[in-house]
Amino acid sequence: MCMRVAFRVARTAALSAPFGARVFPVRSADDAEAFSEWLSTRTLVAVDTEATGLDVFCAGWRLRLTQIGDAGSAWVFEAGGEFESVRRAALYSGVGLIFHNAPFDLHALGMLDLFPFAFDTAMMSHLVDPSRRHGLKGLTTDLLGSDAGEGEKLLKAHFSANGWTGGTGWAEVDLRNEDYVRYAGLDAVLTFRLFEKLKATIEARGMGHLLAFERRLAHLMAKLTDRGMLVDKAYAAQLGVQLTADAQVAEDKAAMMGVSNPRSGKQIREALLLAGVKLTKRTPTGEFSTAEAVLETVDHPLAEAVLDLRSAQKSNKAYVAGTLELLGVDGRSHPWIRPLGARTGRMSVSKPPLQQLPSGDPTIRRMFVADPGNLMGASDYQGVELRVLAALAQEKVMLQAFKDGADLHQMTADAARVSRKVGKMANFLTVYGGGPTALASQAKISHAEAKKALRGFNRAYPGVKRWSDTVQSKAARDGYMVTTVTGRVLPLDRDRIYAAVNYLVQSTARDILAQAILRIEEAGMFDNVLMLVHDEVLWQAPKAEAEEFAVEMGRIMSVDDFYGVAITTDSEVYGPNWGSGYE
DNA sequence: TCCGAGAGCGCC
DNA sequence: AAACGGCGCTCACGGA
Repeated sequence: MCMRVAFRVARTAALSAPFGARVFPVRSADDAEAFSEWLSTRTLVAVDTEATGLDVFCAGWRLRLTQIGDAGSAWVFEAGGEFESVRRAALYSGVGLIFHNAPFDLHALGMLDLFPFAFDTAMMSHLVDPSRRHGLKGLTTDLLGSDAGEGEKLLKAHFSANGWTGGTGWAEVDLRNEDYVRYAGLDAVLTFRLFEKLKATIEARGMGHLLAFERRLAHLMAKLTDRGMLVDKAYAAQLGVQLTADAQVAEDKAAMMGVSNPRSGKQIREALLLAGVKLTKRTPTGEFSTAEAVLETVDHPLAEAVLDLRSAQKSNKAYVAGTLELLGVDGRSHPWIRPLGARTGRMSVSKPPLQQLPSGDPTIRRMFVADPGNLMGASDYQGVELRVLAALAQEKVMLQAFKDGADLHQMTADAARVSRKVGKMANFLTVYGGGPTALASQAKISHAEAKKALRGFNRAYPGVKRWSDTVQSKAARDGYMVTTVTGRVLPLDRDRIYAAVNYLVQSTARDILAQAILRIEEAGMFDNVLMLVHDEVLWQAPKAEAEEFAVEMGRIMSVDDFYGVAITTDSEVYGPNWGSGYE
C-alpha cells in the first residue's frame, strides 16, 4: 500500500492547456510508465519537437523537447533527460506518426528512417488547398476554429520579459517553464486534431494516391537535405571578400554623387529627379520605380553605381554569406527542400536558395563542389513547359513539330514575322499567361508589334487559345479551380483566371520531375542526386563513370509519350564543381 | 525593439 | 480585348 502511495506522488503534475488539452511532462519513472500505458493503446500519435532554433545543421543547435500526443493529451520529453530511451522506443514502436512539417522534426530528431511511418499535416493541407497558408497556427484557426496563437503570445511575452527575442527565447527559456511546456504539448494535440480533419477530406476527395506519392517524395527530399553539398569554404570566403569590395566601390561612387545610402529607393528617386532624369514607370504604390529595367535606360552614373551595388550585394549576402553562415558542422550546405513549396506544387529550396543561384557566370556556383573522386553533372528536360502545353492543349501543329524535332521558337518567329528571340519570348509568355503589354516591355518592341506577334502565335497554334478558353471557362464554372492530370486541385484567384493555363502547365511539369525522381530511386541512382531545380537534376558520379551515368540519368528521366509528346532530356558532365557547367 | 509589407532581383 | 506564372532573400521604412 505504501508503495502505491509513493507511486502516485512520483507523478509530475499535469498542465492544463487551451482547448481542453492536457499536458503531461515525463520526468519520473512513474510518468514514463504512465506514458507507456497510454502508448500501448495507440496506433497513431502526433509528434512535435522544440529546439534552440531552426538551423538544425549549424553548430550550437540543440533539440530541447519532444512532444507525443493525441487529440486530448500530450506527453513532453526533455532532450538529454533520463527517459530519452522511452521516447525513442515509442517513436520506433511502429505507430503512425503525425507531424506538422515532418522534414524539420525528423531532422531534429535525427530519425529520417521513420519517414515511412510519418504523416505530415502541412503536406496534407497543401493537397487539400494549395493556396492556403500551411502554418500550424493559421490552419488550426481555419479548420478547427480555435485561435492557437494565444499560447505563443503568452510565450513571446515571457521571452520579452526576460530580454529575449523571438529568435533567442527558444534557446533560453527554461525547459520546465510552464508556458513553454504547455505551448509545446498543445502543438502536438492540435496537429493530431488537424490530421483527423485533413485525412477525412483527402479520403472523401479520393486523393489518397497523391498523399502516398508525396510521402515517398518527401522522404527522398529529406535525404537530399541531409546529404547536402560540399562547399569549398576557402573559395567562398575569398569570394565574399571580393564582393564586399565590389559593393564598397559602388557605394563610394554613389556617396560622391551625394547619395548616402544607395540601397534606399527614396534616395535614388530624389537624386535622379534632382539631376533632371525623367522617371515615368511607377510601382503599385505609385512611387517612381528604380528597378533595373528603369535604371538601365537612365544615362546617369548614379544609375550604374546603384545597379553595380545591387548586383554585388545580392551575390554577397543572399548567396555567399547565406551559404557560409548556414554551413553545417560537416562543412556541407544542407538546403531545406519543400517538396510542395509552391501553390502549383513546385518545390522550393531555401537556406541557402540553391534554385536561384546566378546562371550567367560560374563564380557563385563554384562554391559547391563534388565529393572527392566525383564529377558533377546535370540532366534537364528540354523545354518541358512548352511540351506540356502542347500535350495538355493537344495542339496539333505543336505536337507534330515536336515529333519532327522542329525549332518551336523559330516556328513562332516565322509565323509572327519576328526574330527568333521574340518568338521565344512569345512562347514563354504564353506559358505564363502574358499579353501584348508584357511582350512589348520584355522584348522592347512596340505594343502594336507585340500584338501582331501574338496574333501570329495564335494563327500558328490555334489549339492553344482554344484550350486556354475552355480551361478558363470551366475553371470559373467549377468554383475557380482546375485539376491537373495527376489529380491535383489548384485554386485560382478569381481576378486572375488567365493563370489557369500556367498553373496546369507548371504543376504538371513539376509532377513529371517528381515521378522521375521516384524512378531514379528505383534505379538505384538516387544516392548520386544532389539537388533539383524545377526541370533539372543535379548529380555527381565517380569520375570514371560520369559520362555513362549522364546517359543513363537522361534515359531514366525521359518520358517517351506524354499525351503524344516526348519529354526529352539533355545530360551533361560538368566537372569538379557546379560552376564548371556555367563557364 | 520588433514585425511586416513593399520593392527589387536571383532562378525556372 | 486583355490579362506575365511560381518561388526565397535582403533591405529600408513605417507603425506598434
